[in-house]
Amino acid sequence: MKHVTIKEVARQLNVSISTVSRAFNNTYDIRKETQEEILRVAHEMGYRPNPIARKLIQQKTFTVGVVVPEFVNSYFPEVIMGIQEVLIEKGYQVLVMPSNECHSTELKNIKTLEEHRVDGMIISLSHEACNRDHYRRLLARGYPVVFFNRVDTDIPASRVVFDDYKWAYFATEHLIKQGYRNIYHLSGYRHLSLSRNRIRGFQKALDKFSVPYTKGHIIETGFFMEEGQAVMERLISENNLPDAIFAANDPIAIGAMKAIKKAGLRIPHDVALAGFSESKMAEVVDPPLTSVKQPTFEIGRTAAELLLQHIDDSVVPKTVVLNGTLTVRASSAAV
Amino acid sequence: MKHVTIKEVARQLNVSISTVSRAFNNTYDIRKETQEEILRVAHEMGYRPNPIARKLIQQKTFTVGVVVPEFVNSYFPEVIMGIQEVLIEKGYQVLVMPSNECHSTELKNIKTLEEHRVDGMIISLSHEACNRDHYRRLLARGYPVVFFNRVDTDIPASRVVFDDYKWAYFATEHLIKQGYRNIYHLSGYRHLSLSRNRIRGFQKALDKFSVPYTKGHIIETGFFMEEGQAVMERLISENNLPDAIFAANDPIAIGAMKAIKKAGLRIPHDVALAGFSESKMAEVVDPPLTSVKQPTFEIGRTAAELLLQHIDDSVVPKTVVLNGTLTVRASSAAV
DNA sequence: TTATTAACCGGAAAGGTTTCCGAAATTACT
DNA sequence: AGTAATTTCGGAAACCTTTCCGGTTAATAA
Repeated sequence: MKHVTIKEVARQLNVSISTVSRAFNNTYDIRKETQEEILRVAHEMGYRPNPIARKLIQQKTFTVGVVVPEFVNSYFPEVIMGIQEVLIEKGYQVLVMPSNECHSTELKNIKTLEEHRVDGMIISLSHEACNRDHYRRLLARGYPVVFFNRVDTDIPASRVVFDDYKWAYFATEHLIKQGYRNIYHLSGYRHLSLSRNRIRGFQKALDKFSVPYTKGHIIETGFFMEEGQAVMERLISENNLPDAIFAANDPIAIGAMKAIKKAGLRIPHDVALAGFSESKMAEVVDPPLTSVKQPTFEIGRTAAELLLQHIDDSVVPKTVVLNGTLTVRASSAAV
Repeated sequence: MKHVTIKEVARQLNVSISTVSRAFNNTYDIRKETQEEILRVAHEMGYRPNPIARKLIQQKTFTVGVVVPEFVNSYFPEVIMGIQEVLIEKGYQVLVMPSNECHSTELKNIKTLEEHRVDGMIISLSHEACNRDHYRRLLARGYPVVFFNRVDTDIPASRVVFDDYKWAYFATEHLIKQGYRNIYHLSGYRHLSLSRNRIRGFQKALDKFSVPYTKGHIIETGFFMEEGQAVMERLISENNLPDAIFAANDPIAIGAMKAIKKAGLRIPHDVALAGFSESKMAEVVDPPLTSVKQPTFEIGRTAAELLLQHIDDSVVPKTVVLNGTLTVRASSAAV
């Protein structure tokens, strides 16, 4: 439990602690041989600089905070892997905190991270509507923050997002081209910019091909399977059966799938399905789910790289939008 | 970017910094009114104690490290949620680091965490065989460590594990009782104690019911879908078709399922399936997968609580084994 | 040879807290 | 009243580094 300190190393070698420090920080003003000797002995003694003391003096923590709304869908774990890859590589630590889709715990997390002097934050907003002033204050003070996935376009920060509009359009277009005409959209949390963009893409495709729809064709859900299932069950019980469904993410689509199968209906014969943000699940469900694939890992990587830029030299906020692919599977084949 | 310090608060109020410190630490030797006044003014000034300075002096970081082999299956994210729940509640921070199933990066992570003076660690070993001396040294120095899931019974530390033996037995028994006789086990990484226990449970059930098997009935795989699929494809191409398969986890089982379906075979008619460590996937695949359910969240919670005990007062290592349930679904129905 | 420069190193401050020790002020006790 | 005990607070050390400033020695230039 006892750690050897720089002082002990210095005494052992009969040099000053500043010299030992120089050896470890590889500064110019130390003789090569002294440095090597110090490093050697220090290693023998098992000395390693105390990062906490160093953080205190350097006013830099080499830690970045990540706060995400949830962990149960595979989306966030995947982008976190991407984040970790580049950050750990650069010697940073990654502090992951879940907001559980709750604005107040999100804020609490942010404040904790701030207190702990993290060098920057990577954030995906919780869906709860909230006051974003705190983020603005952070940014105004020059604090490096980058948002991803759940972003607020009113906040002047860097962000990395997916081209939701475009790919929602393509997914819907695909359904239309397969001949479906009565298409519903299960939209996720509607006030999220990501959901709004997917809704816009959905509508655009419908308009483009002159497929009629009403407000009722867009149904708000959460982002979880249970909610997709519940909505679908309601639709079925109301005898209000669509041709096809475009869901805002895969869990929603899979929930709908469960409801459809449970009702004894066939996919895609009775109702076709397309999802979004392809999870591993899409290819294992039956029938396999047509879905838009997001480059989750890449999203994490670029968010991390963007953050590093902000940390190193203060660059102007920029938003990078990433592209995806549409994987067509049996759930949306032409009947 | 500038933070207000205890010194400024002290000067503002014309008291010493020790008094301000006392106010925040709620010690006995401060007058109630002084404390309230200090707290009030400090809050107005936006002062919050610098956790780094406090860590340095207190020799305690209120941080615990978690290192897990991977993030892609849902198992680890789920237990991490459990861990976070109790630890964050207690004011701890959680540093999650992936070892990517690689022993050397695991060791590197451990050392990083150690350097950073985390108050304790929660670890699930990577599958790569490795030298565990470093853990022994840690433990010998009284460092609080608790293992879960992937444990080494030779290391004298607390652990929380699942009763793999028992539930592998039950799963196999279930298959036998359904009338299957030629049962294969896809075992995961074989040298893991968890895998060995599942193998033992598998064999025990076979023995108990006098179902014959050979060494060849137990096939080593990894823990991912692709590996289950590959093995199953091989079995099929070799025309070596089992009645049923008991897989060491769900991804393996689902991989096998993909291979079976791709070959035009039916489940459970041609080959039945049972999995383990129920993931969300088990209920959405088709046919739904019979699987043993582990209380992942609970595993995380108890690991965290155990660790807290070790941190607070040094208690003797204990291992708690958690129970599960067998969820029977269509993939293993009697033909 | 002396002056100038470069290389190398030690001392001490600084970073922001907590905590020990002692002192002053207050209260209680005889 | 005087003394003892208690409450409340300030000063300073400690935690472990990095870094600035200055000084010594050796090397180079004039």
